[in-house]
Amino acid sequence: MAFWHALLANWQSAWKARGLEPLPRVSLTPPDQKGNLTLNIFPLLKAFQNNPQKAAQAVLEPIPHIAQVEVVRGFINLTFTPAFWQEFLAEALQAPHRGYTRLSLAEGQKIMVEFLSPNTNKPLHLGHLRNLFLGESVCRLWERLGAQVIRANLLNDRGIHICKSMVGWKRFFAPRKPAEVGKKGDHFVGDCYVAFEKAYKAQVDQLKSQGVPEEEALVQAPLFQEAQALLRAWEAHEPEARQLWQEMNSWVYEGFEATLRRLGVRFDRLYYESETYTLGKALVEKGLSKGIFFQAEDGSVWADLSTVGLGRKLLLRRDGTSVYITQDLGTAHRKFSEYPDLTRSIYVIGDEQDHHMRVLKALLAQLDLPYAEKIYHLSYAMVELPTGRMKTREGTVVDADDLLDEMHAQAYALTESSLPENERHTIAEMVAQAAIRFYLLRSDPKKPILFDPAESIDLKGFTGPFLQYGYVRAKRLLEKAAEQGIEYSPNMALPPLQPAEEALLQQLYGLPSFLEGAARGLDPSILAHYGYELTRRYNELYQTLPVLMAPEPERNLRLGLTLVFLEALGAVLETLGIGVPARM
RNA sequence: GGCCCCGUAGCUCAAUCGGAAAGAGCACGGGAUUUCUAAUCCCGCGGUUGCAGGUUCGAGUCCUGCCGGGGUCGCCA
Repeated sequence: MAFWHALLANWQSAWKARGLEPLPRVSLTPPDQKGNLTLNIFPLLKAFQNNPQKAAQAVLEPIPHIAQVEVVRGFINLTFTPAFWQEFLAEALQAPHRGYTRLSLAEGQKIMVEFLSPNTNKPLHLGHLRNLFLGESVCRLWERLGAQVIRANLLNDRGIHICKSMVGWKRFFAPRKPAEVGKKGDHFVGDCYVAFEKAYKAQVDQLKSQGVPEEEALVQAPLFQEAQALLRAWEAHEPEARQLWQEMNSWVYEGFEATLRRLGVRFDRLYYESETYTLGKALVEKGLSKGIFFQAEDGSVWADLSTVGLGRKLLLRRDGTSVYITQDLGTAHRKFSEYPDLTRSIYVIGDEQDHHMRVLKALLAQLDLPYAEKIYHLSYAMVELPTGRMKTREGTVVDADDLLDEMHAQAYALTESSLPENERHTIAEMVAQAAIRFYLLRSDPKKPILFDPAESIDLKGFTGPFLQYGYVRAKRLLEKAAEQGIEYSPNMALPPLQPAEEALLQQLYGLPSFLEGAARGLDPSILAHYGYELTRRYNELYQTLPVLMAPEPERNLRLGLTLVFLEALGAVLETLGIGVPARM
């Protein structure tokens, strides 16, 4: 008996030894067909004069534990023997971490995943949550494959947008502090930013009404002038500017930390743009002296990426200061200096930066840096509202904390009122987070998500709480079994399988291949779909067949199925970052 | 205008290097609870996969053109 990867490895070496090529592809048999696993041998048919039976015979000859075979055109549907399934259940329970819920495919790999990377001038919103959940889940996926993962976060803590918040505070909120107004620090600073933008827009409108063209108005507005002056003061290390900057950022960090603590996310390495924004200059100058980059007449430095279809890219302004990409070059370099043995460096960043990240990679390649090919942009699409994109200025942003609170309230209303108050809140919080996480992870990352605040997030159907509920019920059933002194015995032979039992066994068996697929594709939605289907199959069994009151050996089989189901679903939920209450 | 992503049921999404008769959830209609938690289960309804060609044993998937939505493109981050 072997789990997915070991089983396939055995088969493949047997096929290779017999010269069968190309190798059949193996997948779970679709529900409407009879069988457990399907071998796709279409590509092999030519070698057997288009005779599927002959080809199937050759392919199956070295494979043990087959109870039944159906050959349909280029498909071989095979059904395992009860003895195979008995052994599978026993081993999945005995050592799940050895190839079932944990794999060793990525052992020895060291992967850095940079995600979240927020601006520090406003609180986290729904888009950040998509980034956060995606990043965290990808980390957990690769940890399950055996890799060592470093979670990194680059805080965009300086720049004109930060200065806008600072001016906003000075003009409209000083000397008040978050604690005095009873607000989370990140929300308070966000208010400062919004107040700035509102007043700034009013100034621009006024200038425009006086006949000033918009482009000039945007620059001439006194508030903008003030923000720019503040940025210059900050860059000149003037104490007053630095002190306010530091204090306001500390408010934001407190707020962020509270949200991240609530969501159970921790980073291993924090990068601050205030420390990295001058990095990269040395790299650019080196490239310049080697003739890789060139200097324009006005003194600005450029890269020519037209050979790879990316045009020209500015690297240093004419005053010699860095632009964003310069900082990125420096940070990439720093990452590999700090962790020279990184096998891969993943950036979880929205798809509006596809071009930017392509440029970054191309520049590193031009500089002939060996890690150029190790960086990868995990690009994800935006979360959109029915009205279009979220816009801070228009007040259409769905705030992360608010959303969590709203979902908590919704979930709370569904909890059993006889439970103690604090437990009701614990349950509500877990259900709320499951709902949001699953909702944001169940879609392909590169596809936009449409979020309708009015309808909010479901708690039924294809949702996080559905999986949680399945888990909780199964767990409670086991507790009942324990109370009654019923134990699973791995040595008891299996009875003939009911359809619901066989369907569940089959899905359970597929777990390792889905873990691998989701990790390699950097796509947790694959696992979300797997987990939903798994739970659906367990629910069907639970609903239609008795477990504890069934006679032996049926009871033993269903107990074993329940145990392995919990093992598998537990792994799925953990990987998606979803916790489970004791009851719900 | 150039480049990139997306277009599948009324809505939100699946479909594993191209593989079986394109599947789920929501919504809608019907049914199931003396039985391990009904946040559940079962049945029904619902499709010219944006359009037109091409490649092949086979195309939602690959290629070409077009239509529609979004993003992005030398001194913002």
